[in-house]
Amino acid sequence: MGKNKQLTQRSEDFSTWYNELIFRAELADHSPVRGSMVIRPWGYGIWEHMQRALDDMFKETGHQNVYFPLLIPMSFIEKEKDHIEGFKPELVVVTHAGGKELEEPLVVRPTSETVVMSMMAKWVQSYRDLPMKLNQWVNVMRWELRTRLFLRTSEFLWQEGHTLHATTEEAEEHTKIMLGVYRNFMENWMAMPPVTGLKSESEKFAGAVRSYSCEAMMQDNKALQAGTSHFLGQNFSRQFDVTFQSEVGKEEFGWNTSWGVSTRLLGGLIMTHGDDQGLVLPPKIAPIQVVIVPVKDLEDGSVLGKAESMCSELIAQGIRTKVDSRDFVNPGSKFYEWERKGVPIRLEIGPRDLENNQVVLVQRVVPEGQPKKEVLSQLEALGTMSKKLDSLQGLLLDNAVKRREDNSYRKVKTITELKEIMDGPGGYVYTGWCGDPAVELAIKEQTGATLRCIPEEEFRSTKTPHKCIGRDQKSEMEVVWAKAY
RNA sequence: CGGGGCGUGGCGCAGUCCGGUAGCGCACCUGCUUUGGGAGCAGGGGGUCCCCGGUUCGAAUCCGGGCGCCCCGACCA
Repeated sequence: MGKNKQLTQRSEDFSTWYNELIFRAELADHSPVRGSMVIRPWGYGIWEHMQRALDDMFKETGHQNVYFPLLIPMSFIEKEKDHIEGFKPELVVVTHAGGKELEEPLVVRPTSETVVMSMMAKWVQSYRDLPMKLNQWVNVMRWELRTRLFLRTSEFLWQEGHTLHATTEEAEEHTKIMLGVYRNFMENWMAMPPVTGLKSESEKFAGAVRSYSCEAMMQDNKALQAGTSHFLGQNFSRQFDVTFQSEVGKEEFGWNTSWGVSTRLLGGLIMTHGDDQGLVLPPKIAPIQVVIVPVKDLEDGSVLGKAESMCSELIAQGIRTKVDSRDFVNPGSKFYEWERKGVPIRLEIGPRDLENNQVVLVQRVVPEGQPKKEVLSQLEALGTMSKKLDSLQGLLLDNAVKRREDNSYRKVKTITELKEIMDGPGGYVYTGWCGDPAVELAIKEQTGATLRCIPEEEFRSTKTPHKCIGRDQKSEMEVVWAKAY
């Protein structure tokens, strides 16, 4: 026994590891429909915690939730030229309903800018109605050629924020505020620190003036675009006639933003923290933060009784705790199962512990060189649990930041060097760029790397590169290259 | 959509070359003994062999055509 119970190791085959982990941790499964997935309770539970945290942040930044319909008239999607060009290949279109062919085909939303704008046009008359800040938690469909669980499925869950502002400055600022919200969430809840920045023209959202993104580095050193925030300018408001009367009585077009994160974040979570044992969950988004495993109960049921009373005390402290009281599963099996599912802390309690008023505490991840198991008094376990969860949360973030920086390269000057890194370990490569899209294309063709973003100031190198990596030209900006999901 | 691999109880596979009435491990069910890192013994249940067609006395196996999944690319959150 044993061998086939283990996951494929990350070093052996990262993709296989990723897929196996999803099945073994019971996060998701393939649905009968090609490219779409069923999110199982454990996976959805994590998503719910992520949703809650994000939704709170959206409310704090003045947004209200709404619901727009799944179906959008084809003519709406076609209104904005770049928008339809970008989305056309991925559209799922409804042509029949009620046994008849529809007069106008309906698109299953790939994103909702168009229908939101069409309604905003009705709702907004005056500058006093602005800003209008809306968000919705919905499913969308994009018929992708190659799908991967969580990373790219034909249907996925996300939130899409849509705002309308009176001035370009305000809209642009809001785009950045939401990028910051995403970054904050990724760092402080998911412990997945992204590099943030501006997308190049060729990589921006179809229909946007400017797109900003969060680029998180996975354990295989590839980048995952984990969230985007777009400044749409008046591209959509002009097409949908979203106008308002300004303070001085002039009719003006509104300025829009839109931004979204999806269940792709779960893929990012797996590839940021997962190890060869399985998933690793940051405490803040773990459906269960502490699992208590009773080991060999006594005749009088006192071991289970103690486990349950400790559980109640932890729950009273606001810690999500569960006793695994299944009597038909061996303790060893339970240990492996909860590790596979990524539960941050496990408490083991048996007759021996009962006698000594102690408990065995096992952390899913510990700082290097520290033992995973420690024995401490029940009182101490209860008293320090909250602190331990916090420090584990911090440890995961520290580890991820370190990994990201350890795999970032800042003194690369030629495409040859870039290619060597891409063919070797991979990672983020910071270089100068003249701004010519032809350089982007050449680098993509030669190295497989794409321009992830023009990083925000704090990510830039202390020594600004002064030459473009691709041409004998002055560098106009520092950019980040990486292979991406 | 191109290249490669694969579809056989829930999962992982053998059997396919060379046609003869489907098997192994894990999981599952029952009972007893166990329980501090994936338990042991005994008994038991479960499969239109991806689908459709063809060849044949007979097809998981041979032939034709579909469909699906995975991996690597190009496209994308």
